[in-house]
Amino acid sequence: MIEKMGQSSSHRELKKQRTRRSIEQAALRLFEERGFDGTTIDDIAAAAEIAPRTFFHYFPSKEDVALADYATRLEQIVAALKASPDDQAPWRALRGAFLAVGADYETEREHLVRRFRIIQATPSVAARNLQLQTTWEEAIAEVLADWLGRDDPGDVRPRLIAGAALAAMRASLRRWLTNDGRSRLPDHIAHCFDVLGAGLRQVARPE
Amino acid sequence: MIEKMGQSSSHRELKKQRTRRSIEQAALRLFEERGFDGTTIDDIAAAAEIAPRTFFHYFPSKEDVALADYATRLEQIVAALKASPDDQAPWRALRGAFLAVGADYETEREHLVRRFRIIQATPSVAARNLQLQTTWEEAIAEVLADWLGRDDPGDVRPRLIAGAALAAMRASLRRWLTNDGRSRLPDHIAHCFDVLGAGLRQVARPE
DNA sequence: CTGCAAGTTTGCAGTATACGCACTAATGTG
DNA sequence: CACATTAGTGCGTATACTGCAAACTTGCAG
Repeated sequence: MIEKMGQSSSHRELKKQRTRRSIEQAALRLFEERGFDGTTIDDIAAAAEIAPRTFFHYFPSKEDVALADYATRLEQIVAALKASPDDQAPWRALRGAFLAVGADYETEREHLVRRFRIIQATPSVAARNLQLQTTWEEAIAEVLADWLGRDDPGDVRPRLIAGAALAAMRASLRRWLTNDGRSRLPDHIAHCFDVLGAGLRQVARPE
Repeated sequence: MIEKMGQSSSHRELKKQRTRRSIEQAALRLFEERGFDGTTIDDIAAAAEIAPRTFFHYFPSKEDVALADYATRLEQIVAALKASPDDQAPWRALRGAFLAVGADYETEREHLVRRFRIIQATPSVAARNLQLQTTWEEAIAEVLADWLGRDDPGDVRPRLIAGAALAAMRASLRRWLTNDGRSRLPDHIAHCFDVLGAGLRQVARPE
């Protein structure tokens, strides 16, 4: 009985997930009402009807509540990457994977806009956000290293390209969210990836 | 007498600078000895011979001591950018500015390697580091917006390109520092900028 | 060289995050 | 039903950081 990690009896697990959601929703609501810094763990605990101590069984920090569900996104990207055809060019594969995520994002525009506001308004959350993106970069760079060959461990390209892809995603997201998600996110993503794909040398100042 | 910010009487100012250095050096030494988390503000204050409260007159957080002098670097880059010839392509100008910074970095390899170790080992410092890089990105994007035209406020290119440049810098720095700075940093930077300049479409898997 | 104004350092009290630990309660299992 | 596991709780504590006011230092004008 060493196995069975994650969900023990599916009933317990369900309750846990419900509590988790409850904390998350209570927290987000309070963050919007009083701001991130104006909300204490105690406030969240009270609103979610749990003991303050319990909060930390679900989230390692207050910042992480505002940024929940990032890990799953990562899995989505990496999965999409690994599923891409073997003969596809790396940048093309990345473009496809991020486009898929972008399409997915549009389905929960509402949620993302709210979170974006919190990130914008609170440096500590922004910092944690970037830190999580580093995790993505790491994972993507791993996949790229597989593709580009691991003979040279000093090859900068995996990290460079992963970093560029995330920069494209960030720029697209920002563009999308600054007008509350009224434009088409996948269009932005495609555009950003294409600019980087064609080469930054080509970007010129207007005459 | 509204002016004269920065240095009041040059003697006061000198003392302040000395205290600042003292704190910085004491802190870095302790961070290496006991690790970042294993060092308290009280420890640093004791080692620097100041009161704990005084620490916060010099640095807003413990993380910032480990990352001192980042603001000045930023000014160096932005200055180099603005000094670049008007007819130079944006990416070329960025390449030049970052190469200059890279050359500068090599002169204090020692210092940077130590700091890099702390960043690597301590998530909170890594987070703050990224946050500061966002400041750079912002400033660089501003300059790019000037160059590319401000007619379309929704133009993603300034942020995209600034983000790409910083990704190039990060990848180069990482490559350089993971072997303790024994390779040539400017070479890495030039290479990364050239890859992005030529276009990521061109990067192919080995057959 | 004296006294005043401005700036710097300090101590103290307070708030909030986060963790370790032990204890209780719930719950699924044999 | 007894038992093992694990969620949830309460308590104590370490630490970062802030506000405030008192003490001290320094530069300067008279």
